[in-house]
Amino acid sequence: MTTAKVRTQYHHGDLDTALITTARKLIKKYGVEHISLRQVSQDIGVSPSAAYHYFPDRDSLLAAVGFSLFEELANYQELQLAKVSGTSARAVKERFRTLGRTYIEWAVREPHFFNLMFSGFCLIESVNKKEREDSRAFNNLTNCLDELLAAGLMDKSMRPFGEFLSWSVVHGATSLIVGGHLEIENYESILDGLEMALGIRKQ
Amino acid sequence: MTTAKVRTQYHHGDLDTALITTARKLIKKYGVEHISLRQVSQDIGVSPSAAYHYFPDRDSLLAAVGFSLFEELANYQELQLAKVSGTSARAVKERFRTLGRTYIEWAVREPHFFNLMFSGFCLIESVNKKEREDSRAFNNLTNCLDELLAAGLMDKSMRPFGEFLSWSVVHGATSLIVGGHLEIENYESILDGLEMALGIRKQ
DNA sequence: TCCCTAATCTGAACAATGTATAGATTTTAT
DNA sequence: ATAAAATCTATACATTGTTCAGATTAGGGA
Repeated sequence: MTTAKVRTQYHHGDLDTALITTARKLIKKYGVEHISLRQVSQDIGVSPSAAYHYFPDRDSLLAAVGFSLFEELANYQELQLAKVSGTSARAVKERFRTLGRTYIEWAVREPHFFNLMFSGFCLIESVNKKEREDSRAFNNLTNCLDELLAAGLMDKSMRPFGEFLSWSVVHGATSLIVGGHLEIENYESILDGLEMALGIRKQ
Repeated sequence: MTTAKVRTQYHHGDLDTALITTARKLIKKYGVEHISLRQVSQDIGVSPSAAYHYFPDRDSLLAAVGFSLFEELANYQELQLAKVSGTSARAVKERFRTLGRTYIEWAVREPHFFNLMFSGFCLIESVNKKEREDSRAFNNLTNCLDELLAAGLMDKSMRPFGEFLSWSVVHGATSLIVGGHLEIENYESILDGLEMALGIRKQ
């Protein structure tokens, strides 16, 4: 299945990143539980042991892929956020929606990625809370809630629950949908409920 | 590590359930990704191939364990619900809390179980929505919301979002906490936020 | 330019895993 | 009691993660 490339030089040159990008490619296709270090090595055209000069074990490679995916998600979110810039009430409210929508869009488009990110691989080394891999997306959420509050577009008394409640709703619904426990048709309605809950009035 | 029992008879007698309970025991201890069919067989004192007369493959055994865990969770929830029976406003509201609390208590006490339940193993055969493995817990939620509404203890306009919003919040927060992305200290506050969101007034 | 050291990769090996298949043992039904 | 069905074992195979000794190459100092 996996097309092994023929390498001409003994030294690969950039095996470090080749391992990550190839692992990413195979995870995307087959899911994290169905790929092996040997597959990745073979796909690159390198011996299985070569990987151990860059990662102590298989799980560390998967973790590295996972961490890069958090970056990708944040990038995607910020890209979509930029499309609804502006200070109008409509724009601010639309940005909040965008945060919820990009989350599930990302997860549904690449469920294997989503599973990897939240499957216990990506927490081993992230001891420092300040440098948590999900902090960028979290900061975007905080900013959006602050904007809503400043513009008088949400219930002030709900502001303290803003981040964790929103994140829990969005992550929970996404996780249940990706896991097959909830139909995706319900997602927009759940976002509606979240906005009502925060006192964000429609229109 | 695993103490292999010495079996005296050629036929085990109840290998079917022995496989499930032993797998359950090992999953509880080591997590689903760190147990093997061979370990389970050896722990029972049976040859590795014996399992294949009852389950087509390893994943099916794990799925069987997972399905039984949904039953266990529902049992635990109903046990705790019974402790706050009654029709007083306080009792009804306390039951809603109980549903959220039992969910995370269960997950935090046995994170390996929680991970198995929501890790893609437990959906292969559950085609029929009516017989979904999580329906019992879901029904308990529906009943509780109906009681809240009937007693005038929640915002009527939020009722349509009740089930999915509550489930998403509770599952999302639990999942993030078990995954290490969120501190457990935030959980009660998130439940507070959910209740405020549904218009369930404190006291 | 030559050589030496460090970096990088290979080859072979090992134990463990999931799974298939043929055959042994026991139960059940007639 | 005997034939058939159910249940379990033994053996085998390919694949996996991982280790380690050694081959190959790159880069820097003489």
